[in-house]
Amino acid sequence: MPEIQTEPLLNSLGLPKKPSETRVVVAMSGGVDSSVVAGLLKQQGYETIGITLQLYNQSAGERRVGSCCAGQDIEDARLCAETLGIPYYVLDYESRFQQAVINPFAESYALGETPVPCIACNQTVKFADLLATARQLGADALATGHYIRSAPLPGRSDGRRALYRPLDDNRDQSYFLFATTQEQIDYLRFPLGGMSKPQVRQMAAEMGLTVADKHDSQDICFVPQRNYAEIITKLRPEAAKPGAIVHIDGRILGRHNGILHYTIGQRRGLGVAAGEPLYVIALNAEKAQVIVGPLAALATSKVWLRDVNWLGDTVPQNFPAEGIALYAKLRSTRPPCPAVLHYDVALADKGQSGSSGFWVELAEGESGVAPGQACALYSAADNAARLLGGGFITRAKSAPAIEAQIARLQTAAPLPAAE
RNA sequence: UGGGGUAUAGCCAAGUGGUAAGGCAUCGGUUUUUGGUACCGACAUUCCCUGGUUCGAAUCCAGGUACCCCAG
Repeated sequence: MPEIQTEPLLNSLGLPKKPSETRVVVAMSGGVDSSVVAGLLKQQGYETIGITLQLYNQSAGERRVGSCCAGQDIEDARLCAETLGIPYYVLDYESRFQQAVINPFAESYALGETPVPCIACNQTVKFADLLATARQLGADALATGHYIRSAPLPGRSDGRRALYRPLDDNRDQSYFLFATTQEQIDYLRFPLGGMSKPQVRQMAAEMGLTVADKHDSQDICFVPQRNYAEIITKLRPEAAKPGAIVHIDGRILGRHNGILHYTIGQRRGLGVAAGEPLYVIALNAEKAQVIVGPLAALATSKVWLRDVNWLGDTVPQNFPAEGIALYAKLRSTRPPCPAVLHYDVALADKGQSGSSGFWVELAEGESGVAPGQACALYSAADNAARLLGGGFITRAKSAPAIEAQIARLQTAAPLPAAE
């Protein structure tokens, strides 16, 4: 357990200033968490500025459960700022959000991958654009309502910080923050990392915030009614091209209305009965094929990564030959599992896009891992774990027999019944 | 149209006189800022049709219909 201590000369944010002389920008989404962050900092005497980025256009009058950063949420945030007595601004980031998050989201589905837009949003809009804006405003830090802990790196007094899983590991959001760079980490603060959700809600109530009982955000914030198919179809019509549902053994079992409706590991919605449950094993964007098979075909214990953000102390070039033992999280709601991270400089950037030279061996294996999803890396399995970065999954290795079957389908001539 | 076989939910299927298993699919719900998984719940007043036997029929009997296989 790393010591998360505050040195006497530093304020609660780890900065060598009195709170009253420290300016902090709070990214306010309109939800409970970020509103409480603003309230906490204000209470502690910081010069607190609330900012909401308007990320997309919510049709008038629409009040969706689980949304953020648009429409009613902005009104909620504004009201909270007013209650707290802090300056508050709304910045229009719609076109930027469209370009940095929504378009790549659709692109990813068109390629047969399954994106994590929340990571893209953190990476670009929140921690790049908003962070720059905070700096321009002369802020000493940018605070958000993420459940993750930030603390000075042990033995360092140069302001370098590290991220750790939160105290409440049921709320752990570190998976969505693996791509946060060292420079961003040093500037960011996450005051909720040591708190539980019930605590936060209670504080919101004590602060008199109207959002104290507001529903947690969930699903993809910019997609109404989980209907992401509509958005993707508009941007990438080819992802909605009908095609065949093919069993890994080669049988054609049915038709589908576009690969955008499927992700690897998915069971429901296939509409084909085969005696045993069938899962999506692979997607072939080129042939618009959804390849299905039994649960066993989903097993994997090795994933390749791209766009790796490595936050560990050993530079990848100096990794030992046997790799680095650590812990990996392949989904946001699972605890980190033992794994070994490998790096081979010879495999990095050989002109093959996406080849970063990193791969992860999973000691316990995983099931249903889709390209485009994230692999976050940690120093330990418990909630004291330091976040060591991570990457986006380009491919998960299946059992050799399954790989061979899939390869056969990819190269096979179009089957007559496919059309 | 000679012989044989089969008809039970969208698909597969158990049930051979005692009041319609199960699986898959589908639908609904739960589920921690992604997708998915998982879990919970619902799902044939009725067994191809008609008539008969019986206290009681998906089960027995008769006739009809449909499909499948074998055959010169």
